[in-house]
Formats: sequence, C-alpha cells, structure tokens
Amino acid sequence: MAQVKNTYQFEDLLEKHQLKKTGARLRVLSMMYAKNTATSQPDLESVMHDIDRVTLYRILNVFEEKGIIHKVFDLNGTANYAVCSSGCHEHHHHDEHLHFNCTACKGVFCLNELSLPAINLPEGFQASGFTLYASGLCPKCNKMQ
Amino acid sequence: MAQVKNTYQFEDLLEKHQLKKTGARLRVLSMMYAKNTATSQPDLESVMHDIDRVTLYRILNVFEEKGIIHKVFDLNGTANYAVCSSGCHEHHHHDEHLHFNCTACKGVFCLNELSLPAINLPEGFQASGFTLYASGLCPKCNKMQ
DNA sequence: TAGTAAATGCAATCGTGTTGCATTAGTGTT
DNA sequence: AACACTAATGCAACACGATTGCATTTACTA
Ligand SMILES: [Mn+2]
Ligand SMILES: [Mn+2]
Ligand SMILES: [Zn+2]
Ligand SMILES: [Zn+2]
Repeated sequence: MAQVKNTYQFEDLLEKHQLKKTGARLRVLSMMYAKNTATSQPDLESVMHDIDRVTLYRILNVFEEKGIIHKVFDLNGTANYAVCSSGCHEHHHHDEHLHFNCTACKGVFCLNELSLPAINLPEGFQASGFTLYASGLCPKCNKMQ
Repeated sequence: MAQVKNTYQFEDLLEKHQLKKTGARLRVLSMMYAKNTATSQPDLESVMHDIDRVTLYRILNVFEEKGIIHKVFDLNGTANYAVCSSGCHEHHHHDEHLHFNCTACKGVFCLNELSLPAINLPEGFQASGFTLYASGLCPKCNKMQ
C-alpha cells in the first residue's frame, strides 16, 4: 500500500520546499500519496473539478522540480506522476526503478523494490539516467484474466 | 549505419504484408531505413510536404501493426518509430532493446546490440514486454560537449 | 479495361501541454 | 488585526500531436 500521510505532514512537506500551503496543493498531495499507482493530470481533473487545469499543471510541475514527484509516461505517451521514494532533491531525481504499465486498467506502477542492473552502453554514448518499462497485467487485472 | 535497401526490396516488403505499393509508403520506408535514429511524424512531414499528415499517420500505424516498425516515445512523450530489427510479426513485437534519448539533438537511438538482462517481477505482475530507456548524450553530441 | 477494395486528402475535432496576464490569496511584518 | 509583498490561481488563448468521418482517387485483379 502507499505511504498515507495526514494533512499536517503535507503542510510540513510544502513548507520544507518553500511552497505556500494552498488547498489545491494539499489535495493533490493527499490524492497522490494515497494511491499506489501514478496519477495523470486528467486523473486529477476528473476528481477536482473546481481546480483549474492550468493550476493542476503548474502544481505537478513545481512538485516535480522540487523532487516531490517524478514523471513517467504511460503507453499513450501521456505524463503520469508518482511520489518519489527517497533521495530525490530539487532538480535531482533518483527514480531509476521499473515502471509497469498495465495494459488492462492502464495503471502505472512504480516498482521501487526492483533496482536496475548495470548497463554497459556502446562506445560514445553517455547516459545520465535510465528507466525500465514493462507492460503487461497488474496483479488485480491478472486475477480477473 | 542503418540497413539501406532499394526500391524493389521495399516493394517486396509491402507485398509480403499485403499492402498496396504506393509512393507515400515507399518514400516513408526509404527514409526510415536510411536513418539510424527513430523518426517522428513531424520528421516525415518536414520532408514530405506533399503528403497529407493523416496519410503519414495511417502509414505509420499500419507499419506498426504489421511489425515493420515499432513505436518508441521520446522525452516529450511524442511517438517516434524505428524499423524492427527482426522477429517482429503482425501484432507481435520483440523490440526489447535499449532506447537512448539524446537530450541535445533529441535523437532516439535503438541500441539493438544491447539485450536486456532478465528481470524478476514481484508476485502477481505478468509482463509481456520490456523496454529500457536511457537519456544522455549521443556520440555526436558528446564530442561537441 | 472495368470493377472493387484499399489508400489518400481534406476538414474537423479532441486532448494534453504551455504561456500571458489580471486577480486572488498566503505569509511575514508592523 | 491590518498591511504589503510575492506567490499562486483562474481565465483566455494558443500549440501541436493524435484521431475520426467521409468523399475522392488510386492500386490491383479479374
Ligand atoms: Mn517511478
Ligand atoms: Mn527500438
Ligand atoms: Zn491492471
Ligand atoms: Zn545527440
């Protein structure tokens, strides 16, 4: 299950990153921390009708800059966001784990427990980051066939 | 370098997949086979002004269905396409290699020579495909700093 | 060469991403 | 508690890739 926190902890989180404590930001945080899958902006919009989509867009952007969440693309190429596990700082992410895209429920899962094996790139290529994607069926969809 | 072919071989390729031999399709094939990086639809449009965008869109789609090319997303989430190395068939791709996104020139490289190490997924997850992404500098951009 | 299905072109729409600017609201200070 | 200042929000507008419907044209086949 995801790492559930309460409102006070979210306020502390915002304060730590020198972000003003607004209702929209707290609601986005509580939604993202409650889920065990990544969240797209359309996901947020479908729930928070009263918040402008540009506001949500900017909240996601600033959270990513601050190292609170990280971006991962789903099978359609749309951005999804998930809370960073640990060790992520402003403009410095360490989310090199496996991202599982469920082809049935479209859920995007961060499998933090799986670290990536070392990769030897061909001569000349210089990598700054890796991401491993897998697609298939998540546990829930797998059971339902 | 990429696998260059001539027009007759492209015609054979189309015939093999029961696709009509049209000028647009042959031109798309020759462009994609001549490059060593993946090609986006905007790439094609910038060269083939006389072909309608929707036609290009449908050509890319049918080529992917037939297992001639495979789709890979760049850092912006836009679809790029690259010719399949081998073993890909209709609705059945085997392009489990590393995809390198150059942050400078935006090129997307298929590093076929790098096969992926075996991955053990957590209980319940059933994967049908893997893709490893790396971002950084390609050889050319690396030299130019 | 005529008939048929496939492929194309065009117009239109959708969805996500992005910017500018005026207004509002959070925060530290008086 | 009121003030001032800056950050955050809402709204309008735009960018651009993705996607569909439909009429027309083209490639193949009989
Ligand atoms: Mn992740
Ligand atoms: Mn590839
Ligand atoms: Zn699922
Ligand atoms: Zn490059």
